[in-house]
Amino acid sequence: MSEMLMSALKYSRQRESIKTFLTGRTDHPTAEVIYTALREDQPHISLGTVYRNLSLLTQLGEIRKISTGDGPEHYDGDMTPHHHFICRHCHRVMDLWSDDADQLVKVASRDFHGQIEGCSVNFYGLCEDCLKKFDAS
Amino acid sequence: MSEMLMSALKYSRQRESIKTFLTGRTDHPTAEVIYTALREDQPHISLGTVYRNLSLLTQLGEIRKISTGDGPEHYDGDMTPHHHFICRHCHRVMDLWSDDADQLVKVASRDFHGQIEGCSVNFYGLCEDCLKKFDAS
DNA sequence: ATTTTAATATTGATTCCTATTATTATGCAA
DNA sequence: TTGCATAATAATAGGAATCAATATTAAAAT
Repeated sequence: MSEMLMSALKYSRQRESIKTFLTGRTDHPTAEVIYTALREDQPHISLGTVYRNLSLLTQLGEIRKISTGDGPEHYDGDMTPHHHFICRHCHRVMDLWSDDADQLVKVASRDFHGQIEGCSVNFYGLCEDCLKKFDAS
Repeated sequence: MSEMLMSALKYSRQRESIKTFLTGRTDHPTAEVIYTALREDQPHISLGTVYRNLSLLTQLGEIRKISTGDGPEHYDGDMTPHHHFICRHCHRVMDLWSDDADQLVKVASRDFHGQIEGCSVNFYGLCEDCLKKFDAS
């Protein structure tokens, strides 16, 4: 998104509440989940508005989109560099803090003749809870 | 996919040709691209068949799905551990060979109480070609 | 006045449904 | 064994349905 578009962006209560909702949680809700939750306080908010503002916030770099590769997109209000773990059983998305995010980009940039601006790292497997369930059965 | 299901899997010419097509290229085509290409030799192959077999092959671990986070899924027939770079301008998906794939999982597993089975690393930015175009203008 | 909203319509990717076809397994005869 | 007919079952084709996401547009808000 260009500077022009950014500065042309007016305040909106809906966008504000989407941002606040996201930064107030550590899970990584989908557009649908956000929509359902916000509707409790703002019964007239529309799903289209949620989608549009999630895109806007992502473009502005205020939130991150997480593609799990299976099902709808998830969103994360925490912009601190970190990775994600996606459970193949319960499909939860969890934070995974490793201090190698910068290092990754640096190493990759060494033998790549383009401009790397960011990276996303997703780990796949079974989360602690699901692992226990599998062990029990 | 379990052994039982695997052994129940009958041969199909369509699945064979999808696999062959994918391993024979170094780009990372979408389902639509694969469908269009295969139809030249097999005019009756259906898009549904392509999708179903791409899912099957992915589950069997014979190919990889690449979620770019923008637009349709891409597929990769090369199972050697490597990363991907996605150009935000031309949307091409390119291989990026770094020898840290195993290391990544090991480091992440240290402070995660679940079972990490794999990871996918996507880099974002401008590819060499697009960078040149931007510099020129 | 211009942007934002809300509601609707539309798009695009993927999955589902089902009658038909292809592949594999079985039985029997040569 | 081999060959062939037939049965059993899985896979396909084609279209319809679904789901996420975007575009449109008239009305509301700033």
